[in-house]
Amino acid sequence: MTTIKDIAKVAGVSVTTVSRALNGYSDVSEKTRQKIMAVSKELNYSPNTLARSLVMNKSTTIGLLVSGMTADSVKDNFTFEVLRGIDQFVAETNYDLILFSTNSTKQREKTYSQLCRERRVDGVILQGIKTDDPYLQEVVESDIPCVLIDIPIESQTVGYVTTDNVLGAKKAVDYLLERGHRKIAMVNGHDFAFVSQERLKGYMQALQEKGIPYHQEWVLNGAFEEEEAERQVLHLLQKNKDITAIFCASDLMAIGAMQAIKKLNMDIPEQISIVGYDDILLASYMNPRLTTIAQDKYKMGYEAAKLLIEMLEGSRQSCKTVLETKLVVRESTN
Amino acid sequence: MTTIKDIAKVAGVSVTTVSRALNGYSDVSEKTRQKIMAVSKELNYSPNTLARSLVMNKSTTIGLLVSGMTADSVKDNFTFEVLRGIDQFVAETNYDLILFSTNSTKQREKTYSQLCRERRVDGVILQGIKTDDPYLQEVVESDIPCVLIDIPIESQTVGYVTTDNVLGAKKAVDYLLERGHRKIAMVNGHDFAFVSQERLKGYMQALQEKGIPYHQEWVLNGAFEEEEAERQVLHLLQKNKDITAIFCASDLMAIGAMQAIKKLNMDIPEQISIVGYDDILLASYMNPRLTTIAQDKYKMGYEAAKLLIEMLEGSRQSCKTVLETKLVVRESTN
DNA sequence: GTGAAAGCGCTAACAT
DNA sequence: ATGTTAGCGCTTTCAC
Repeated sequence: MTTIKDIAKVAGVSVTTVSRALNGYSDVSEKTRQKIMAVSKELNYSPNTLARSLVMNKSTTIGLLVSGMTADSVKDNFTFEVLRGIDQFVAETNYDLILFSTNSTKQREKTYSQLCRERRVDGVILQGIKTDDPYLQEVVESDIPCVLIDIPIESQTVGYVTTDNVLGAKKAVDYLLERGHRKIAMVNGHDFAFVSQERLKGYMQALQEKGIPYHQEWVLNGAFEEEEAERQVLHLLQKNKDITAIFCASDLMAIGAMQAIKKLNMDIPEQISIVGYDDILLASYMNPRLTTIAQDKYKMGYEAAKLLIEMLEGSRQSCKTVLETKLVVRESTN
Repeated sequence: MTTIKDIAKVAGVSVTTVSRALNGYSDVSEKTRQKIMAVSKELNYSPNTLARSLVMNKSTTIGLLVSGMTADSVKDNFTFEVLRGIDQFVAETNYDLILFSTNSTKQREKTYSQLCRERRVDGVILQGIKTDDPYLQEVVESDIPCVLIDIPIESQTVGYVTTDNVLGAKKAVDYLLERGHRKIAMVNGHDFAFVSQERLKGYMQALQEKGIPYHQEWVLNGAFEEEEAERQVLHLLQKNKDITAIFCASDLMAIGAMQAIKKLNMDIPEQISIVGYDDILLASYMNPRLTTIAQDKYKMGYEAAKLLIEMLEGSRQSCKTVLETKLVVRESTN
C-alpha cells in the first residue's frame, strides 16, 4: 500500500512537502504540488486515517451507541429512522460513524468511556438507553462530547435532542377533549423513559386546564409493549365501562389497545377513541387508521448528528434541540 | 490520557513488558503481571486501538456499505433487519462496525477501495447495491475481503449470502398451482437485482413443470415499488379478466397490487389470490393478511458477518451461504 | 518553499 | 523473564 514516503521518493521531495501538498497548505510551490498530485494519483494513494488520527489526536469518527436494536424496534422503526437521519447528516461531513455493538454481556465488561476511548471517537450519540442504564451516569461524568436522544441532560460536553413531549401529549388529550371526551384513560410507557414522564405531564395538564379530575387508576403502565398494553386495556375497560377515549404513549401500545377493544367487541371510534404517539408506519395501515402524535424521528437523528458535530467543531457549546410534534387525525377518533 | 509508557514508568518496567502483560503473553512473571494490571487499573488505562491498528496493520473493524437507507427502506425494513443481524454477530466478536455513509454525491468523489483503505477496514459487507452500481465492479477487482448480500459473486476474497430465490419463487407459484390456479401473473422487481432474475426463473420453472404456457405479457416490472406495482396491476387486470392469481416479488409490491384490486372492486382472495415475497411486518397487518414467502433477513445479516469474519480469521476462504425460505400461508390466497 | 527530525502509542524482532 | 530498539504512516515544529 502506497504511503507518502513512496510518493516523496518518486516525486523527489520530502515527506513533509508531500504532506503539505496533500493537505492543501499554501506554502508549496504550484509546480511541486502538481507533481505530487500526479504521483499520488499514479500510485493510487489513499491516506491512512489511522496514522493521521494517531498523530492529530482526532479520529473524525463519531460513535453510535444504540440500545434498541431488538426485534421490537423493527415494529416501531424508531431506531432505524434515527439512524437514517444521523447517517444522512454525517454523510455530508468528513466524519464516519462507528457502530458500537453492545449486548448486555459486553456492557458489563467494558465501560462507556472505555468503549469510546479505545476507538478514540471524537464524540458519541446515544439512542434508546433507559434512565437507569449504567452507561448514562458515565456519560455525564466523562468528558467525551455527546448527544443524547430523548434524555434531557445538559452539561459542558453533553447536549440532547428531543421533541416537546409535554406539548405532544397535551395536543392529543386536548383533541379528545375538544371532541367532547371527558373520561380519558392513558397507557403510558415504563418509568425508565423520560418521555413517559413528560407525556404524563401533558396528559395531566390538559385535563387540569379543563378542570377535569385526574384518576390515577386510569393511567396504566404498558411498558411500551403491544401485548402489555393489550392486557392492561382489557382489564381497565372491563372495570370501567364509562371510559370513552384512551391516549397511548406509543403507537405500538395503541395497537395493543385496539386489539383489546376488538376482543371486547367494542367499536373504534364509535365507543372508544384511540390516540397513539409516534406515527409509525403501521399506524396508517391499521384498521381503523390510527390517529396519533407524529414525531419526526429522522429529523431527530439528523439534528443529533448536526448538534454533535457543531459541538465538536467548536461552533456550538453543549446545547439542546427540541423538535415539534404534530397531531395526525385519522380514523380511530371521533 | 494514560499510555503504556505511563504504566511502565509507574510499574517500574519497560513498555514492552507492559504490552506483553496487557496482551496476555505467557513470558511475563506472574508478579509483574499483577503489578502491571493493578497500575493500569489505577491509572484508568484504555488501549489506543488506533496505534495498535497502525502497527499491526489490522483494525478489527469491518465496514458496512449500505445503499438502502432511503425512506422506502423503512417500509420493508430489509436493511434494518440485516443490520441487526450483522450487529448481533459482530457484538459477539472483538470487531466493530464502521458505517460508510455514501450518498451518490460522495460516491463520485471516492471509490470503494479508497473508502475502505482510508479507514483500513479488515473487510466489508455490502448491502442493497444494484448490479449496475459502479462499486460492484471495484469490489471484485479490489483485494479487500468482502461479503455481498443477495449478489452471487465469488472469488478469492469475496463471498456472499443470499436465499434460494429460485426455489422461493417456485414455492409461491407451486402453492398457487396446487390451489387450482392456472392463470398466474407475476410482478417482478427491477432488472438491476439478481433476486429478480432468480425469482422469475422460479416462476417459469413452476409453470413449466405443470406444462402451463408462459405469457410474457403477464410478467410486469414493478420496480420493487408499491405505487408502480399498483399501476401495473391495475393495467393488467383491466386487460386480462381471466387472471386469478398474482405472485409479487416483494410484499411491498403485493400491497400495491392489493390496492389496485381494491380499486377494481374485486375481492381478495375470492377473485384474485396474491402471494408476496419477504414477509415484512406489514404483511401480517394487512387486510386480508398477506400470504408470502418469508426470508430471514436478520439471519442473512448474521450469516454475512459470520462469513466475513471467518474469512478474515482464515478459517474459511471465500464462500457462500444460502438460506432457506418458507411459505407463510395467510388470507390473501385461496 | 523545502527538508530534517521528533513523536503520536503501540508491537515485535532481537538481544540479554 | 525483561529491556533496547526500530518502525507502523502520518503531522508538525524548527531550521535553512
